[in-house]
Amino acid sequence: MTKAERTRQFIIEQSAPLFNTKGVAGTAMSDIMEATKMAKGGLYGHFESKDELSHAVVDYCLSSLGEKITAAINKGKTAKEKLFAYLDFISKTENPPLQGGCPMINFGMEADDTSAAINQKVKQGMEWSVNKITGIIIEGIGTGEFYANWNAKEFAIKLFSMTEGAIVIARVMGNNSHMLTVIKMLKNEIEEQVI
Amino acid sequence: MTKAERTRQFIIEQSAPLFNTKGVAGTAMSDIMEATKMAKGGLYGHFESKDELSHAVVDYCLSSLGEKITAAINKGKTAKEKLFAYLDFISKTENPPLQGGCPMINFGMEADDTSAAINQKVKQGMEWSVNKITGIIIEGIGTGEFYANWNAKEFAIKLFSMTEGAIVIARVMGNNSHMLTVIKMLKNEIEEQVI
DNA sequence: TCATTTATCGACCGTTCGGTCTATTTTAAG
DNA sequence: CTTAAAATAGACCGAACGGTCGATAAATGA
Repeated sequence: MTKAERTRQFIIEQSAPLFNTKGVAGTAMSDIMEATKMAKGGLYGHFESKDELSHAVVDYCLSSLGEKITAAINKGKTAKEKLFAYLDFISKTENPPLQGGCPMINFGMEADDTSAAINQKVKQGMEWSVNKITGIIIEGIGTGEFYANWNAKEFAIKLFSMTEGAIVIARVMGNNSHMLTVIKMLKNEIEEQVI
Repeated sequence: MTKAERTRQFIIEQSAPLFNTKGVAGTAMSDIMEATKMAKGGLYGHFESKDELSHAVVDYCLSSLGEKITAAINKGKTAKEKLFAYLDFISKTENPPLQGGCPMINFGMEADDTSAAINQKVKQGMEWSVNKITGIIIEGIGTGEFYANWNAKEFAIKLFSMTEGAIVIARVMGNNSHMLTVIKMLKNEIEEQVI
């Protein structure tokens, strides 16, 4: 890893919480100068525009999120444990793994009519998530852990939309009491499908 | 209604789709000048700042949304019909009643760390929505339409978080296929509680 | 060590932002 | 019709924005 590559990565990592909290448009290059202690010319030596930097940050946030979700899921042994692990990971609205909260929601809501490139990245992230959950359920059905007639795709959509909605609500309300209720209900529904 | 009041209302109504689509920070006073065909001085004669205008717009969007939801719900006669009417209203992601989509999500996501005043308004809007749904269910239980042991508050939270999540997903994905799946599942769950 | 490439700095640029203010026009009451 | 009040226009302001570029400093390979 050359010095340039290391510096580029450093800038991305320092910028990520800013973009994820204040949004792409809401984050000024001066904010990034402050966070990185670098001058403007130094930054533009690694990214030819704020747009390019924001795309790199979104990529970093989404892949980082994906890795953390995968790591959390893999701690579960059974399919049920994996689904529970996913839910427990999502419910951590305080001390989130990435400052600013779920990057799919943050970037997704801002980008849907400002940046087709970012919108596309988030879209893929959402599809990945739903497929990940669907895969766990199908796996559980395959091993005989869940009832075979459970509609995996539909429940995955239910789980994903409920948790994403709960994240939005928790952000607005300033507390995660509704999030905890949602998690509890989803865990109950999963439990009902365990043979 | 004086001319000043009419003009003020006109500005709010012309600004609402802009703020709701592009966000508060993303909408420039020049955009509003263009939409209203008014000069800057004319606008600032009715609002002392962009902030004040944005607050008025949020109030307008939220109360307008509340009225439309109430109107939709009131077309249903039974509690089940009312819940279905709410879901059908929400599922209209194309040709939404307000350009830009659900204002609670739009303003809520932007305001949570930029404007405490707007955040508070959206918070009240969300509480109103959950209470409205809860009320319909309790009403249905009272009339013997639903099973008495149905947990009204919990299902209201489930319904609200699922639909809000589905709205976010639909926006990012660019289609409402997941939204339709969510609506179908919720209607099934409601149907199961009908005696 | 030295030369050459690479990385960084920070002054500077044009544009756009929210907001102000005075002159002018429009409204509405007597 | 007259006139005082209300509403509007648009030039103007300072600040902040994203971005550029030549001078300077640091790293790197021979």
